[in-house]
Amino acid sequence: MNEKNKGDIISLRRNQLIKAAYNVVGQKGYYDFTIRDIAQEAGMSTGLVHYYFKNKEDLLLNLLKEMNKNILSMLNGSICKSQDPREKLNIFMRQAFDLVTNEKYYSYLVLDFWTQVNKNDRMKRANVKLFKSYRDEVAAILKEGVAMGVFVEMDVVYTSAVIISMIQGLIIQYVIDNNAFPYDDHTRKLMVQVNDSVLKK
Amino acid sequence: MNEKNKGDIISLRRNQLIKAAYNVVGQKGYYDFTIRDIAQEAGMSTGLVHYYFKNKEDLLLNLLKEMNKNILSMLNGSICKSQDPREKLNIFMRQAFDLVTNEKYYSYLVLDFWTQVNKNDRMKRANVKLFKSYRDEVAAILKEGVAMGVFVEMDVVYTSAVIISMIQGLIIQYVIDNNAFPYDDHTRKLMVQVNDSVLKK
Amino acid sequence: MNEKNKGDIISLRRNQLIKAAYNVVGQKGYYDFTIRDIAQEAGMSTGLVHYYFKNKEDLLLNLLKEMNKNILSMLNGSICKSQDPREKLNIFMRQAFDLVTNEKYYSYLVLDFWTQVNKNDRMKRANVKLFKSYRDEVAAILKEGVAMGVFVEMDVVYTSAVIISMIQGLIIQYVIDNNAFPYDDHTRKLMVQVNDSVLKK
Amino acid sequence: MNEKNKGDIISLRRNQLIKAAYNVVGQKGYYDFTIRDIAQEAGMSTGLVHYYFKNKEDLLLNLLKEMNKNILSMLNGSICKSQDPREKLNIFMRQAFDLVTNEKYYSYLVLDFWTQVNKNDRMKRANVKLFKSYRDEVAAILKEGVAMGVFVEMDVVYTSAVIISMIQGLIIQYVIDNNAFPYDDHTRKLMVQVNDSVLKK
DNA sequence: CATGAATGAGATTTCATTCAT
DNA sequence: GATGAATGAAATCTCATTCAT
Repeated sequence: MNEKNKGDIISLRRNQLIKAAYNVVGQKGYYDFTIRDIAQEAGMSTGLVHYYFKNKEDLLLNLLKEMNKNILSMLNGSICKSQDPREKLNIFMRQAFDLVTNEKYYSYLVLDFWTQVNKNDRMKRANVKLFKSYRDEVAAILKEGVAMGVFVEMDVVYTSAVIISMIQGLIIQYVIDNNAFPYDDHTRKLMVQVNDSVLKK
Repeated sequence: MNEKNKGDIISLRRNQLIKAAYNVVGQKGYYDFTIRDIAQEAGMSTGLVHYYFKNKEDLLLNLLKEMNKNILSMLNGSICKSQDPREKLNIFMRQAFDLVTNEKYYSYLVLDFWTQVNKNDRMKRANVKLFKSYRDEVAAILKEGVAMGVFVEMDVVYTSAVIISMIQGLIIQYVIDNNAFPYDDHTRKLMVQVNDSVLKK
Repeated sequence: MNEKNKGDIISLRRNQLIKAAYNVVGQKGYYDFTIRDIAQEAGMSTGLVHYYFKNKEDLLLNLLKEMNKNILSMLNGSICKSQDPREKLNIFMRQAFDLVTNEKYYSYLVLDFWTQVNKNDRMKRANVKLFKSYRDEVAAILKEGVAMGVFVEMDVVYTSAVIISMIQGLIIQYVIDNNAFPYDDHTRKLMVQVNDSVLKK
Repeated sequence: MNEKNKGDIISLRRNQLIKAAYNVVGQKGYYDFTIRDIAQEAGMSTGLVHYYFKNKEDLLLNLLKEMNKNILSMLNGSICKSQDPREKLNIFMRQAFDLVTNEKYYSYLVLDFWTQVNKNDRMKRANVKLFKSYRDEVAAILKEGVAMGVFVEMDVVYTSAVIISMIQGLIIQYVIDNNAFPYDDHTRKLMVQVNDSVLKK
């Protein structure tokens, strides 16, 4: 086995374990899962989990970072396809709303990780960073739109925080209670409302 | 000791334990606390906790219910003081934003309880009920304002969901990261924005 | 159960566990025993061991302290029976030599604890303290004898260190190899030699 | 690669591993080290350790044997340089005392190995053999001195055992507690005392 | 010869829950 | 009602040893 393959097995196993952790933690919850669960899900021995991750916390932190990496690259990938900030903003919102319905465990995991911010400093930093990325992403779109003259003048910092709030807040209500309101209808209305408030008439 | 006194001591002990649970869980987190922590905080023996609550989950569920009861009575109490729906709406928002800064553990506990909705059916119902109460409270205010002709015509169901979203979303961002943005400034701006969007000109 | 009995059960259990640890560690060695071994020897559950001692190290440290307490009170008790420093010195040596043959595990445990001095600070301090007690005990006897004019003038600090060396050194050779030399004969000769060297002719 | 080279690499690797074991065990202690520690110290893979040594115990036994071999050859080497038993005795004592201060880990390892005599028969034999070598070495010197008329008549078996005791006993007290007494001063005094007791006036 | 991924047994430790007093 | 000693299941983590490559 050559050097390249050696590095591959490590990445492979770590990714397998992170993937397994995603499924297991998503199903069982942040504290109700065991290392053994992960190992079984990944088809490995329990010892191997500790061979690739220092401990439970280390695995969880890597799971969070992986999730953040994926979500950001997903958002970026979609948004880059367009040149129009108006379109970008809508793509951003649509992606966020769709993620909840498409990725079963994602929202539950995000909630689980939020609860760690006052328990674990590294978890806190990862969460802080992700939220900042969201706001920065939206702020960049808004700035671009203002510069291009398609968005009205506005307090970009505040507006991006509020747009994230509306998206996140609506998602949480839906995650807590799928029957709280017609999700598709409300998300569409929200997008219209946001467009109305930033678009220059 | 007569029947009445018996009931009193039961209520007293349960309330003491719920209060202790609030402090302990708020500090240590949903899964990092022990029954012994609760007992010590309440100045009782561990055995007594199980005398007054069937098990750990039962105590936690009662804590959630108690918190919900308190938050609703607090909101109701403040809002009832006013007859004007415009004022009521502002009181509601102000109360929500102030709660976060005044009650240290409250937000963390709320986050913890959210993570239980897909693990525990009774927890889910309590959370669902609370969010519904929020929306209903706002919806009632909006309806009243529309009926009185001080608010513009609107989709009340949607609008109340969005107002709750904006409040909740802003709070979460602040809880995750105290330095994300100027909290007082943004909450004030948000209240102005909400007023602008519902008030008849 | 009254207050006194409550305190008694704690002391009782801790003593039972220390006694069990003495037997188990003496037989199996410092690192080859398990908490489960101790629990079984004491006829308790493994959980109870951790109820009475914080962890394995804590139990071991208490065992060492208990052993030190016992050995010192034994030496003191015997020596106090005599007024004559010449007799005291012989009692001290006889006690030390007899301990090895009478208390099966004692010497092995002492060796085990010695190996901890560069691993564990609290263990080191307990060992240091014990050796100091030995030397101080002998030094006090020597000083008394010199003052009374029955012992020759001498460097008391050095002489007590060397007397402890001879006793300890002989014991070790015997513990390592029971057949190294005739133990009873050599210990008697050593006592004669020590007497010769300190007694005024 | 021919047979001779094969044997060379085997000896080389085994020696590298024994050397590594000496350092690692000296630092971490008899039971707190891992095979991986040894491998890393030796710059090899863990698997290779088991290729050259049957198991952990086998490696440790070989370490003890190697240490014994070295110590004996060191003592012999130095002593052979002299023809005078009076000088030989002093060289022996000086070597023993210096070893402790020069070879940091040596004494700790010796203590560790002592604790194995009642756990492991092969370890016991190696320890027994080493102590016997010490006594025999001293006994041979004493006999020679007596035969040459420079030492007084004596019970050689007893005297050699006691000389070893005094050396070993002083060393242990110093190893347990570096500040117990002035080591250099006491070792010098001890050598004077031993000379006084064996030299013919 | 050499590697290091993989195993799996076993150790420590925690803690909800029970129950005799 | 109240206590807290006792249980025992279960979790995390370690590591000697094996073995495919």
